[in-house]
Amino acid sequence: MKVSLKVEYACRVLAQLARHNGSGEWPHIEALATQEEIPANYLVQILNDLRNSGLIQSRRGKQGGYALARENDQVTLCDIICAIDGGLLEFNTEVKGQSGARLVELWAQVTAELEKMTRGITLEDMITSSHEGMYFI
Amino acid sequence: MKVSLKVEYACRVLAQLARHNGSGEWPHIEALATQEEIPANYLVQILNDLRNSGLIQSRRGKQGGYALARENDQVTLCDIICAIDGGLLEFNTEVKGQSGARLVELWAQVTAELEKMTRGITLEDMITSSHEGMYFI
DNA sequence: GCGATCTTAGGTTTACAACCTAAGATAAAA
DNA sequence: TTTTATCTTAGGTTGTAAACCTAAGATCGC
Repeated sequence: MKVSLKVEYACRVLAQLARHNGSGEWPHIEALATQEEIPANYLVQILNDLRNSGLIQSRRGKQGGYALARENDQVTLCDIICAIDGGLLEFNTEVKGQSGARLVELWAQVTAELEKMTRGITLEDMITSSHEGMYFI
Repeated sequence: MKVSLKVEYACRVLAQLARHNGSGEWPHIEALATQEEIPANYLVQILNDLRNSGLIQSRRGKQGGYALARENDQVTLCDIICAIDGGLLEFNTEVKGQSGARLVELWAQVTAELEKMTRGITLEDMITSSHEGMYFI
């Protein structure tokens, strides 16, 4: 049960775009790859997935680049994982063995609870220091 | 973010052992493999992991077999995943890029919430029909 | 038209999931 | 004590997918 590096990269690059959100700047791949230390050739694929899922917009040609398609707090961890993996949780759906049927139900239940949880984490949380909201520095 | 077939098999075979729990029977591999439709050669490895993690006991020789080491409601989904995968959630822990540090914190938070959730699901839930606890059949 | 960007379609490499094989260790039963 | 049924352990295999790279094309501002 692991979070792929691809999802990690997607979160990082989206956090970076969230920082530029509203500024009118459209960072290009090389800049994003450098700032978040992501292999540029791999980042291409990731940004493509994110665009196809409607999380980001892109502009070609000179002055081209990428920008978020929504407000920072409207992009959730659930959205990101689904954009990259095609779904939140992958599990066996074949009903096999005496316990197979019950397990498929339980996986669905786990997925539902996981969705609730990951919908509570947004890009805003990813660009906010963990000390924010506390009473000391 | 997927649940491996190995974890699915582990849950099924443990559910099977939970059904025999307290009966004094020690089902052997072939029986377990047949009842839960798991490749016997693969099941060997899984049962080994479960024994090394203290979730089950084994007996060699004639009349040998496997049995749960705890009560049904004392074996949680969290226990099972940890026994098989070595941990609940695997994620990148390298702090890289401008957003790396914050993400590592968030993954830890997700893990904690996931642990809380999976500790609420036990073998008892895996051998109980989904209609139990309802007021109709 | 030129050059900077995104777009798309491939290829590579390494690791791991999901198995199988086979020789040993143990313990009950004959 | 020999046999036989089980678990134990250490390896091997095979296919797929993650994590990259390469390179030719499509846009668009200048």
